[in-house]
Amino acid sequence: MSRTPHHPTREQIELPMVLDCLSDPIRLAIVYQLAQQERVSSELRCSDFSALSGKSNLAYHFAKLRDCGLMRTRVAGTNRFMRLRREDLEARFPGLLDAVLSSAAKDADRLPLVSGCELVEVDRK
Amino acid sequence: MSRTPHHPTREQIELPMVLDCLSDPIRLAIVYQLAQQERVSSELRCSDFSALSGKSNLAYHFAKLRDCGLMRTRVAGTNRFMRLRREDLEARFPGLLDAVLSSAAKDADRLPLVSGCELVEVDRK
DNA sequence: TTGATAGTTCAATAAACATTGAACATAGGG
DNA sequence: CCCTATGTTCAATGTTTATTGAACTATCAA
Repeated sequence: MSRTPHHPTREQIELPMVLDCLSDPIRLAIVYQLAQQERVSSELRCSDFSALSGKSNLAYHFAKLRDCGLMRTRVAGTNRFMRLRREDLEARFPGLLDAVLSSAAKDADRLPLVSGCELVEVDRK
Repeated sequence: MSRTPHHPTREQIELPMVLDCLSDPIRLAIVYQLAQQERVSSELRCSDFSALSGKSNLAYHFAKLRDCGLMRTRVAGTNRFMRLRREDLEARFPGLLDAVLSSAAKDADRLPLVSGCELVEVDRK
């Protein structure tokens, strides 16, 4: 297992890949909840999303989110903390992420969201 | 052949379908060029994009663009004129289309665009 | 060192997708 | 009325995708 997973540079972020990544309801829900949580902690663990799907399927989606440049994964012990690459996305495609997020917010009832009380991240390392 | 192809209502437009539609480089290029052309004519024929792919493949992509609510097709004789559903998209997902379009503009060199002089739409019916 | 926890990787599978060419439908011009 | 131009539909093909479970790796804590 590589110590730090691969992330594209800012310039390597491609628009079609980003849109494709966001077009999957599970991944869109992950990105949306990550954004929702930003005012609290800005990072969530993989396991915080375990209500959405199985571990291996989530790992697959997380890899796609990393590969397209939407999220960054920080390894801390046996946990991996995910955060949105807001600055990079804003620099690359100004306004895009916010437009997608507010669109997702309008249709939040159509997203497979983890219920709020399941997201109780407090302790960080 | 049905006289008028199927189009979703404004409320039926779904975010994941729209993003998925825009994630294909050919479809993104079609939408982008349609937007570019808006100040001139707002409509383009299918055959205006023949440089992008074969007829049947374009018909496939046009159908997806219609099905997800991004474009409307108007039948006029043997031609079909396509136009962006700007108002519907703006009402449904405010700011999204413009954010995608300006992102596409930043990366226009990475899109499979039809060269400008091939888009010489003048006569309309 | 043993066991539990957190994630990744791999192989297998079914569904969806993009692309092609051939056949078809429709309208307009000689 | 034929011929052509414009698009659609269908079947076939190969590719990519999402999902699953099992096996694996790494870290932490007792």
